[in-house]
Amino acid sequence: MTKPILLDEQLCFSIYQAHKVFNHFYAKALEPFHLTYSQYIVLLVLWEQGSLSVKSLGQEVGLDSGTLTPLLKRLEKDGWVTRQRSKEDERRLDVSLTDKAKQQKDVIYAHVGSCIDAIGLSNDQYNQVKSDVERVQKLLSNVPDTTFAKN
Amino acid sequence: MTKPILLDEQLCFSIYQAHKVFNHFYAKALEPFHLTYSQYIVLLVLWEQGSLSVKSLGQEVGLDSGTLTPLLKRLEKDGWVTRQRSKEDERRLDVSLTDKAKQQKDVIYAHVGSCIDAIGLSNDQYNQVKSDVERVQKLLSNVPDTTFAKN
DNA sequence: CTCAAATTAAATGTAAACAATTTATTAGAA
DNA sequence: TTCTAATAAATTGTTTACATTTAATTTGAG
Repeated sequence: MTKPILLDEQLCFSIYQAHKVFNHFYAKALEPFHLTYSQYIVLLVLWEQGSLSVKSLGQEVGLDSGTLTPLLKRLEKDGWVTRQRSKEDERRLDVSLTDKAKQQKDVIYAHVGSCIDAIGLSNDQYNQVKSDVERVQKLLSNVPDTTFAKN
Repeated sequence: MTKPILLDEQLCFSIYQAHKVFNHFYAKALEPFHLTYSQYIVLLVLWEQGSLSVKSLGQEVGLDSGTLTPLLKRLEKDGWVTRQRSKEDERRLDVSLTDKAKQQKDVIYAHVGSCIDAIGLSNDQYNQVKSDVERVQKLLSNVPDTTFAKN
């Protein structure tokens, strides 16, 4: 059966809306630290993995240099990261956390964690939705380009 | 139990990624018509409901005039909609479909529909994910602002 | 070794999204 | 009736996102 065309019945719209509500949620949660959601996930990766090149960082978060370069410049301006050319390969730019970022890690983790707990999702629900969404995402990624040819 | 802080284990990130893949999917599907996803959902609402004010349109799609005004100007420039002040209330701007938009409706429905079918989601899966995502979205919307206070 | 191909980041241009402010119009209380 | 409130859209400014192009550096084939 063909999928519905009514806006309210479309999965893409649910995900689009959920993304926006999540963005708003994180905007609120990160307000005390003057961080956006995108900036936060970049910091998350650096907290997890240490210094990375723009390229590697981009692979982790799914963003290219067109998005990351200005974002990282803002993070640098606000004292969260440093950016410097790699000695081994001058094409690379190494992004590292500042002391401020390292020190704030636990505070931010704790605050964001408590906000997430307040959503009121059980662990089972949380994991259920997450795996469902990931299945959709994988299916979407695998749709071949030939699908879109118009006859 | 506290929700995970590892990026890969976070629901927000799954939804963020799924949103981006959906955007790319619709960019491809709508390429023949030179429409973006946001423009498409605006047309969907107008196809469903006929002429609407910017305000009403915004309530349907969850966008404000700051986003809609330039988007609608582009749709007008490309010949999809007309924009004119309401006679009854000069504050309102009525957005209506052009003949071109009305004529293209079925072609666009058919093409997008066939692309969606190609994703390979069963109806059960589709509805399952959709209702899960909507539950999360509702829970997120209901998180009170006091949650975000930092002590 | 040399130079074309590949790689990396930055730059450019377009579109979205949203908060906050501004402008114009309308409605409603005094 | 008047003039303040509220409403609607547009404007301004910031950030994100991505495609495409550009610039610098490195690699590797010959």
